Amino acid sequence: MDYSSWPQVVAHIDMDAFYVSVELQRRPELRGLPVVVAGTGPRAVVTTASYEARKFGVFSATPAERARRLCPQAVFVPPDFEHYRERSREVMAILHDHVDRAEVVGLDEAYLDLSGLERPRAAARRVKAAIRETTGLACSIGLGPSKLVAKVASDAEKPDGFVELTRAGACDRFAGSSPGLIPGIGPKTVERLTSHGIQTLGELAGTPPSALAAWFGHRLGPHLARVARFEDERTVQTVRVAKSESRETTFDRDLNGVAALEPVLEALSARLCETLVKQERRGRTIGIKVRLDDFSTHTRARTREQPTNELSVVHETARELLREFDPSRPVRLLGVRVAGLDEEAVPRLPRAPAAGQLELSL
DNA sequence: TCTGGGGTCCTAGGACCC
DNA sequence: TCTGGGGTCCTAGGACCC
Repeated sequence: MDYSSWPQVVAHIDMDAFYVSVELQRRPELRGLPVVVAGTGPRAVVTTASYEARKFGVFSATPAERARRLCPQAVFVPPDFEHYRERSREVMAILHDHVDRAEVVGLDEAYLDLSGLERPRAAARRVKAAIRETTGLACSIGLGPSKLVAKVASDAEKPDGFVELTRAGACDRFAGSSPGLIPGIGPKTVERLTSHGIQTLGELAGTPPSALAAWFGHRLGPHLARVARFEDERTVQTVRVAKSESRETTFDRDLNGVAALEPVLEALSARLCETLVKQERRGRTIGIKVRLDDFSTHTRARTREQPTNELSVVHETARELLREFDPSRPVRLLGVRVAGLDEEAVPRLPRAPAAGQLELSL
């Protein structure tokens, strides 16, 4: 492969059925069986299903109740996110050992910037082998000239895949696939595309951008035209700063009335502020989220003069918003959010001005 | 078969200021 | 007094991702 024509060389690492694979290491006797990581409540959904369970139609976000019916012989394991976070840190540490520039996306994914390396494919192969040797976990890797190509390539031959594609190679390979293959094109957009007679990425790529702009607007239209050709200029971002933090809960049974919700609101506020205080982060906008029994979701927010992470302020504001909203129907979910978090997550180190710069900075 | 929890980004409308 | 446009901030909803 001649990488000199690539604007950048990006690898996308995607851990295979991460939560299930981690659980199988703790319970090796379950290997080869359909295993489902899912909560236990009546409204729980599947977090991850093993490949054996997926054969029965059980996937992420399948309601657990339905998963039980589809695959009664499956072993159901409750999620242990603390443990998954710990194992994720091991994986990400390996990535950082191998490359300078990595962008971690969630617990089980990352992009690597391999631009400028002599042999990027060999480097990606080494990362895959190191993850396997050190953690015993399998991943799939995609290699391409952009994040988009790398991401789609990593998905193409899961599990344990390794796929390298050029931009044109990706266009060819996925021309007959659904546009839903592209991250960012979800069910709603797929449906809208179908209504215009577009069922494949090849058809999307062949649609005049003017038509797409007319149907989807001046931003989504051109975006669709670009991604259909696997054009993507985004670069690997090594630091991501969180802009909001929230806590929410879905009730096993709907709650009626503000009085029943207020204790929950206080508990959620307390959990949220505990984290914010620990991390010394503060936000100006406090919001609530209310999902009613008809699954309609409503948000209310209030922005304050000063950023805060104080429980009394967050809780009082959230309570005001809830009382003003005064849900008229049974409530299935309640959430609290603090947004507009200050940029600096870590306390700034006092930095001495370089010699001779003191006067200039005035 | 009624659909988790934690996020991001986009859109659209209104307030307000210049 | 009326009109217009642009920019920013805020709110609410929605699509989407892991």
